[in-house]
Amino acid sequence: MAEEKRIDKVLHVWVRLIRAHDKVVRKVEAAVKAKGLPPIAWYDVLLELSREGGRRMRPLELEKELLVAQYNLSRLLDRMEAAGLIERIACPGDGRGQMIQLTAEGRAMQKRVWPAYRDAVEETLGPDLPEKDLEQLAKLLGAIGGHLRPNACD
Amino acid sequence: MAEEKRIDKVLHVWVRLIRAHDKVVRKVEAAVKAKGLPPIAWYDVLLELSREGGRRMRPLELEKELLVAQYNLSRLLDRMEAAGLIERIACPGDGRGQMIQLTAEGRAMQKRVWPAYRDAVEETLGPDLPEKDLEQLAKLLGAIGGHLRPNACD
DNA sequence: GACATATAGATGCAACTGCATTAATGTCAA
DNA sequence: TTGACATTAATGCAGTTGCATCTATATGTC
Repeated sequence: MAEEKRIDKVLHVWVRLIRAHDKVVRKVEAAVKAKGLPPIAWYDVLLELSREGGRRMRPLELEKELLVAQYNLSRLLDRMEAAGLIERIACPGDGRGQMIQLTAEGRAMQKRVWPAYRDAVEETLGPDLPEKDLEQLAKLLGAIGGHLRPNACD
Repeated sequence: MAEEKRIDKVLHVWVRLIRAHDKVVRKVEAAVKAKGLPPIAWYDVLLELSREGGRRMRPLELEKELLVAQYNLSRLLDRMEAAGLIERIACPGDGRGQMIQLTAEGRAMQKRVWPAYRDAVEETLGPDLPEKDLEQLAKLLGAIGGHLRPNACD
């Protein structure tokens, strides 16, 4: 049996990373959507704004935390504002800026999405891997993506 | 130090899978685009059509191999046809169907994209992981995504 | 103050995705 | 043959992304 070259191993990881991501994200998105809840990207914003007692945040802060491009965030906030989940407030001391704040509805939505989201991830990712492999996988993926603070809960 | 629960480990993997995927795909797409070459999704089609001596394929076949939705493939083929990379040929024996075939330009493009693509993946994914970890990672990701035939080359 | 420059955020445009539906053809049973 | 049903592919529409550009405000320099 031929020796597999390093480049082939790298490509192997590439292909499987794409496939695994595709499958997992699709399943989680579908599960959340099936309950009539908004997409993951919306949840990420809700979650970020819920941290530390729901303080106001500048779009720039959100951008950095969520790794979303400025123009995408701008329009995501448009849609979330239209849906009544967040408010844009003029930024005191900087006429260019704004503060983003959850509405009561937004806070409620975050609490409502969280269990659906958590369960979907658990059911999608949980069954395939024993606990030992989960740790190992997190470590290896971390080596690729760089380390970040863990996902938070309610 | 508190014991980390299984659910937290699962969420940990979820977050890192998303981050790692995001980083790697962005870098590879950017590298390929920087050379004026078409996106990865286009390359996947070119590659699939290049296999086995560039035989014609039905959109349905492509759909299954590439895991692309029917309506997305239909329009991707529109764009690739407009770009002169593929041809749609009426399907003998099935008036509903069609055969997709690479043009000479499409074949040339596949050969031109491949090295850029391979190098980009290598440079993005290679440096972070020793060979031993590559094998382990491929195995773990395979457990999530299901196994598939490896990515091919020129 | 007047100017150049930097920063925060929005927007026009094209590509792409998902969803629902449609049009055209094929298949099969009566 | 005909009519019900299945299959192949396209399409209208809305949401989302990337890119380039634009507007408005801030900041620093003279």
